[in-house]
Amino acid sequence: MSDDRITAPPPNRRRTYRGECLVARRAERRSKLLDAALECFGTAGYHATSVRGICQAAGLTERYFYESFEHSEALLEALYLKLSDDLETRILSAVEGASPDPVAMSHAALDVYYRHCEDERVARVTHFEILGVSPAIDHCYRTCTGRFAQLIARVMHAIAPAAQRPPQQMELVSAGMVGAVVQITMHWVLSGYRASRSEVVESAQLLFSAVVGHWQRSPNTGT
Amino acid sequence: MSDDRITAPPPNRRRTYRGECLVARRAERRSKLLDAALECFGTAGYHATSVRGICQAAGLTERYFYESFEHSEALLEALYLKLSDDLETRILSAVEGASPDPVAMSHAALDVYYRHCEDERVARVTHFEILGVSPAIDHCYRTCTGRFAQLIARVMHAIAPAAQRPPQQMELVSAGMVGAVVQITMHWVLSGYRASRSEVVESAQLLFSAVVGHWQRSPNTGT
DNA sequence: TGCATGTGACATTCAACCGTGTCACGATTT
DNA sequence: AAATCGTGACACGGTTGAATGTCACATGCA
Repeated sequence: MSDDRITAPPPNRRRTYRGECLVARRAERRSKLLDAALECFGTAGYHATSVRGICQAAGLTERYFYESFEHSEALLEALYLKLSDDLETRILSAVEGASPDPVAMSHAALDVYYRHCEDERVARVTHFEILGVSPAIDHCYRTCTGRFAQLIARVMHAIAPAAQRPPQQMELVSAGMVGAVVQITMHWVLSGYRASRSEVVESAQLLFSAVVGHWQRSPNTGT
Repeated sequence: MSDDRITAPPPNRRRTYRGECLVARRAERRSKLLDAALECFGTAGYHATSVRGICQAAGLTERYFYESFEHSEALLEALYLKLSDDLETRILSAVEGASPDPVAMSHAALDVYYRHCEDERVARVTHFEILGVSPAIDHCYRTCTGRFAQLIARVMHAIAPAAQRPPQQMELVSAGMVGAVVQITMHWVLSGYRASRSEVVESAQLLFSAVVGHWQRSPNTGT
């Protein structure tokens, strides 16, 4: 049974068209779709955007949408993951690049984060549109915020290694820190970016410093 | 201008039907719709719910939906405002009822809040479904979280009156505190309520204590 | 009892969107 | 040059849901 190509597009993976082979063209189209998704989801909103709208913005036809994504939701998820991964990478390198001073490290991380969120489309996709879509997307969101929470937990531990805490509490407090950072973003976005980035970074950092200081003072008891 | 009733249903405001007058029946139907909305929006999700679905759950026909609400979005907004108002009222009375000890006050407030969020439908509507729906709903959300942020600012000020801060920072930090509390809720919900309420309350309170303590220690400077 | 009004069940109209299909044209290979 | 493949424009059927309308029956009022 050589049924490899009955159903869909036959083999010619390396045939070129306008200078590029199949995989390159596919990747380019996929990338265009992600760009268009950022624009549409980030301005009109996910639920106000149709597949057609995405394709129009991408300058492609619907066929190529379904070539790369099963449905609109898959595109949203891919976009979200891309934005989150980019952010995480940049935060990690910023933290590593900063001087090994705790304040400098968290400042670098927060600065990268809020710089990231200065693009309103990015902020909207990753903080508004992503929520309440479906259980699958919820799970994806949870996983990503969880990663950031772990990152915060690591940084806090690096800053204040003495302050070991029960993991359950550590987890909740880290989630709370992520939430604080996230909510400050939402507030910032919904206010039309009234405050400057440095003010925002400072306010967020205040929370970090506060928690670290608190833990350093009261070594290991609840409340 | 007594234009209360120009367009649609003529006068008979006090004609009774099954024992109740028009306004009472309307109020009852509206209430049923809100209950149904909590159930549908809070389980299936806002975007997966149709007007028909709401009406079916409420045991009413679509006509009565449009009697009370212009569209689905208006119902969501009304539900959200109702839930938020209830919460705020209960928090205020809990805070006033608690002994004038700062820890007891914030504990009382947080306990009421997380008790409120123990109903997953409530938590989902007010923390997930409400986001990314429309600019109007965003504005509504912002207003409400802003109210809670102000409440926090007041409580923190009551706890640590010495720690006066520039209002801009106060606003952002309060937003951050709301965000922390909110995100802890989201984490809690998405984890299937793995932690107990008291653990959650404690973790949130830790953040409060940390910020208050931080401010008390370092009176009035940035970072 | 008769009549107006309230109500419930259901039909209807209209629009949007998804997913697929068709077809002609441009690019590439042989 | 001819055959094949990639692409773009657009049409089509199917589904869903919003919003309104119809009609028979129940309830209250004169």
